[in-house]
Amino acid sequence: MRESLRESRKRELKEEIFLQALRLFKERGYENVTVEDITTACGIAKGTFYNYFPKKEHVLLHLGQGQIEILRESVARHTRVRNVRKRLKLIFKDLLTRIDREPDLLKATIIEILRSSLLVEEELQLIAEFELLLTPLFEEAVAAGQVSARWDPRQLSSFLVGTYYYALFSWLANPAQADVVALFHTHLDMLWGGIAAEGGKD
Amino acid sequence: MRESLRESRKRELKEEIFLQALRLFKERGYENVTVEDITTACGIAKGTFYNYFPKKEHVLLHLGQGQIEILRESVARHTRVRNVRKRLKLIFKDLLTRIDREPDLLKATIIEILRSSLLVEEELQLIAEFELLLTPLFEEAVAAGQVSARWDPRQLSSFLVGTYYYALFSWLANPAQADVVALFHTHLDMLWGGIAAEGGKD
DNA sequence: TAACTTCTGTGACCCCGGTCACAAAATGAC
DNA sequence: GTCATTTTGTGACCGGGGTCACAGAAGTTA
Repeated sequence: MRESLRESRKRELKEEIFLQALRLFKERGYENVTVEDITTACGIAKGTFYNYFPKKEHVLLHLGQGQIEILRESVARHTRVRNVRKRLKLIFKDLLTRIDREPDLLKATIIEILRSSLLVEEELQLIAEFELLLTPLFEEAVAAGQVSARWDPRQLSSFLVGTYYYALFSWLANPAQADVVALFHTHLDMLWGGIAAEGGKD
Repeated sequence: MRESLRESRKRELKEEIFLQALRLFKERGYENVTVEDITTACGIAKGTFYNYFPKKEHVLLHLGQGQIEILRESVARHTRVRNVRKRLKLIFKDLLTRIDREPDLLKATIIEILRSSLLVEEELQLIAEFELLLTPLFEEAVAAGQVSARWDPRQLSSFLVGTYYYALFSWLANPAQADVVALFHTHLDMLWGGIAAEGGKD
């Protein structure tokens, strides 16, 4: 069943809007680009934008969706690394190093991902998808005796995703710090080994 | 030096705007209340609002500022608890139980706190203040041998604040879960003791 | 090709956050 | 008190996100 003219145009136009929007966001910053700027750059009318993205911010969520794909591939690629802690470091390195050097765009994206997770009930729940993809890793780690059976793998996965976003967040809030990958590794080490002193009574 | 008529009115009017705004936000939700609704409720003109709050969202940040005061008091009140981990649990219980049951308002507030931390460079940095208030606790804990000297107290404080926000965030995103205090305690325990299995090789 | 249905494009329009030039009120000097 | 100065209040106005009734193109049927 071939793709009809309509269907192909639909895909292509959405992609075109997305690319033009990203280009403009990078050039001028998310807040300084109007929807009309985007549509003018595409040679279409303003209303058409809303046939493809329900809100301006959905361009950013679409961008975030791309990270989910990277995560999925990365999870699949590293299954042979038996040590789950090391595997997680490899996976998150994949995610974090692919972040291009557009901190302002990244800031706006993170804000929108967080906002949609809190305020929107719909299906586009990036964070939830993220957690779901990592849960099996923790199930495996618990089964292999690498991680304490004391905690629910879903909770572990959730906390790790929180740690990931927090590392990203801290780095964006204060880019003078060490690079993101190092920051995330530090946080992961804190979490893995615990922060209590050896032999501390509590 | 007595407070002039001007100064007292200024304080009172700001408080009035704040209270009316909160009342309306609780009734109808942040997004469904316009600045004009607020000023009408106060019997003033729209423009006057902006003499007291630079943006609509600053009402929420003002609300967040209240939490900083609670934190400050709570930190002072619990200094006699020598075990820092227990002390942290007491402090965060103070913070979390005082959250009134207005999840939608709280969601909007969290979003604005996060957004301002990322996007605004100005002084009103709630999260940074938060971290600053907790850093001495970790310095004390390291000095007392309760926490490993391996990590910088500022980094520990920062990570803990991240953990606090993430617990709040998870709970708001999925209120069906256990209550916030329990969730935060679980996360704090994960962080404190580490998630690695006892005797795990890594 | 004509007639009809369904999907896509359009831009005038509405709404609301935020601004600004000006008006009114408070303060201070005399 | 009067006048000059400073602070605060005002609402018309602007810009941009988002909507919607309609126009026109694509697809379908005969």
